[in-house]
Parts: sequence; C-alpha cells; structure tokens
Amino acid sequence: MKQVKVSNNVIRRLPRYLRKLDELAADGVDKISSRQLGEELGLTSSQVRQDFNCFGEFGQQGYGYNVSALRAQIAGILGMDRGFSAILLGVGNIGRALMENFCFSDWGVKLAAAFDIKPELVGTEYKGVRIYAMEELEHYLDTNRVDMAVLTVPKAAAVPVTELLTAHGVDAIWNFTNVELTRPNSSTIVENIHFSDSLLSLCYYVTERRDDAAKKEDK
Amino acid sequence: MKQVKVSNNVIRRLPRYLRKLDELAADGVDKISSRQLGEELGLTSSQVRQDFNCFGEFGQQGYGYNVSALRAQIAGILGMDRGFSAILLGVGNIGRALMENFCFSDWGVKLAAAFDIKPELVGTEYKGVRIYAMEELEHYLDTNRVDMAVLTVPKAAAVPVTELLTAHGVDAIWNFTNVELTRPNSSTIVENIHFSDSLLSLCYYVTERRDDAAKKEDK
DNA sequence: TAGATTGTTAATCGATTAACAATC
DNA sequence: TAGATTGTTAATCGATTAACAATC
Repeated sequence: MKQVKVSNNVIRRLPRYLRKLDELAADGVDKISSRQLGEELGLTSSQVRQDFNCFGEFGQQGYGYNVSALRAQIAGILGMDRGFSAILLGVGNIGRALMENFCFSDWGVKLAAAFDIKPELVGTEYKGVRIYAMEELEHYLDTNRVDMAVLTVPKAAAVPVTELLTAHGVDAIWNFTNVELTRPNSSTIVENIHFSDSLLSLCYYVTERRDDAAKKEDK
Repeated sequence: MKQVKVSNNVIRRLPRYLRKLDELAADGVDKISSRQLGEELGLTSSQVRQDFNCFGEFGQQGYGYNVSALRAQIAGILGMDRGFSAILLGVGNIGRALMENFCFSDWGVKLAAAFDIKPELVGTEYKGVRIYAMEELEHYLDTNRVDMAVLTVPKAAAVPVTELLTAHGVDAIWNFTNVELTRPNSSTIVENIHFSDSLLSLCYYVTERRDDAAKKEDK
C-alpha cells in the first residue's frame, strides 16, 4: 500500500464507496467501472480512480473493478478487520438507541461495555452489552484494551469524562455531545456527530432555496 | 448581503462558529478577534475573516467582532429566524431519541408532527408532538406547510417514504437511514447523518495511528 | 486484434493562507 | 495619535478534472 498522506476528503468518501459496493453486491453486480461508480455517487471517474490509487491498484485495465474484491480492499483500509473494541459512556436516550439499533459489529467494531451513573441500570445487560457503574470506568480502562469510546453522556459530563478517558490512554472518541471536544493541542482523535450542525446546514440550504425562489418571483 | 455562491466548506463551518459564539456569550465574553476565534476552532484568522466576508462586514477594524451581533448575523444566514416547520417520519428508537433529547426549537425549527405505522403510537403525544398514522401523511402534507422532513424510518421504508414526501413538495430531508438518498437527477436537498460513515472514518484514523505507532516501534 | 478502462501525469480549478492598506 | 484588527487583494497550496499511454 502506498499511503503517503491521504486527504480528509478521500477518507470521507471511502465509507460511501463501501456502502454503494455493498448495495451493488446485494443486487448481484460483480464488476463496475470507475465511471459507473462515480455516477452512482455524484463523482467523476477521475476522482474515483484517484481515490483508490492513494492506496494501490485495485482495478484491471479494460475491465474495471471487481465489486467484492474492491469492497474487501476498502474494508481493510478502513480497519474493519482490526477487531477494534469500543465502550459506550452514557446509556441515555441516544446511547440506548445506538446500542439497540446500531450494529457495531457490521462495521468491525466490538461494543464491549457500557457505563452509566444510574444505579438501576448498573449490572444489567442491553443487547448483550453489560452496563457498569461510572466508578468502574478507570479500573476497566486499566484492565482492558479500549480502542475507542462512544460519548453519549449529557453535555455537562462531556469534558470531565473525556479527560478521564484520555488520561487512561483512550485516544479516539466518537462524540455525540453538542460540545466542541477538539482541543487545540490535543492528540486525541475526535469524530463528531453534531446533530445541530447538520440540521443547521440543512436550514441554510433550505433558506438559500427559498431566497432563490423569491428572487425569481420578483422578476 | 453579498451572497455570490458560498462553498460547502464555509457552510459547514457556520454552525461551528455559532456554537463557539454561544459558548463565549455564556462565559460573558462580548468581543473576539478573528485570530482568537480561529484558534478556538483550529482555523487561521484569514479563514475566519474570509468566511464572514462571504456574507458582509460584521466586524469593526481595530476592535474585532461583537459576539452577540456576530451570533445574530450567523443565525440569520443559517435561517434560524425563518420559523421552518419539520415533521418526523418513524418514531422508532432514533426517532424517539430525537423527539425527547434534541431541542429543535433551539435551532429555530418547529417539530410540528410525527408519523408512524404502529397503531399503539398513533394518536398519542410525545414531548408535545402529536403522532399520526402514516396513512394521514399525504393529507397532512397537502394541508400544512412542511419545510423539512426528518427521516428516521427503517431502511426498507426510506425510499418509498422519500418519494411520497417529494411528490407532495417536501424538498428537504434530514436523513438518518443508512441509505444513499442522493439521487443523480433529483433536486431534493438531502442532509445525511450516516452513523456508519462517521464510525468508519474514526476507524480509519485509529488504524492510521496504530500503523504509525507500529512503524516507529520497528526502528 | 480492437475496445474498454485503468493507472498516472499534467492542467485546471477552487480553497486556504499571506499580506497589507483601510480604518476604528 | 499609535495600536490593533478588519476587509480585501494577491500568492500559495491542494484537490479535482482532463488527458492519454499502458494494458487487460
């Protein structure tokens, strides 16, 4: 694998390729050209080929790409075969929704444990995942390998819990709190799901469209 | 307002500015320079100023930006004062989590109604939002203004429900399903929350870090 | 072989950064 | 006035697109 230093934009497209390839495989398609794949995702064929060539040569000239082989390559690049282990902090509404509905194992991640402060939850299991007390977190981190933490605690707990995690060597956080965790001089990897940011972007595009429509009506 | 054609990258940063400005206001800060604001968010001062200058002149030379005035400008750009009206489709785990925990009105959006197929939910209210039967959707759309739809239905329902929505004039969708809704020749505005894409990006960065660490150990 | 499509280099385009005059 | 910081233009950097030789 080449791997110079792959740009963020490329990384963000990899899961989309993966999703589309899964869809194609489910439809019984077994080969695809960069042009076709690009069309499906709104990209140019050049871009598709450039993206893949960041990591190696996955196609065959004159033929295209084998769907399942390409899928496997991308899965490998993303680290889906590494057996990453995650823990979830905060079994509130969103935490519970993730535990119930989101299949971590589909993406190669094992959700190994959850933590909450509510005594009535501690000791129970949710979808095969045991819920521990927050006080047990430090001990857990010291005795288990944890590759990433899913942060679904209330806003106020976000920073203290993050500090505890990083102090015990967890350097990757999937952040569902509406808090800017990215700290200037920190080396922690933070991946945000900011619902409000997403909704506000949508609002912007709707606003833009309404304004355009109003402008046309003026004429 | 200038408004030539603002790039996606700029739009994506606007909610982050808003969030940071809210934080600053809460801390009692009432002015900030582009340099300081940039540092807080990991951006250069140039970028901050360029971003704002897409929309007008919000600062004062020699002084900086007034926090609450700038906040109000950005809120206006995003359309938070437009009184957008949304409906939610699918009151499952994730739909319920949003209704319970996510404060739409904080971002200027009114969640006006929800729809589900489960008979036991129909007619009930959740956090002040009435739940209707899916069969009532068409009639609702024809008799109410709906600016955006929150799509939290199961995977299989995503495409048919979207088609129904667009057929009745809803042209903006906040998509929580793991389905690529962006269709090549559609004019619908789709904003995706793809949990799996986000997790896979995180996996990539963790993988990269582990590989770098392993490489260093080799030497 | 002829046709198709990749891998890859070169050209273009757009976004970020630097610089500085304007001005509070 | 002097210092600070914006608004804005110019320079740089990086990402996307186009082109084409390599090759299946």
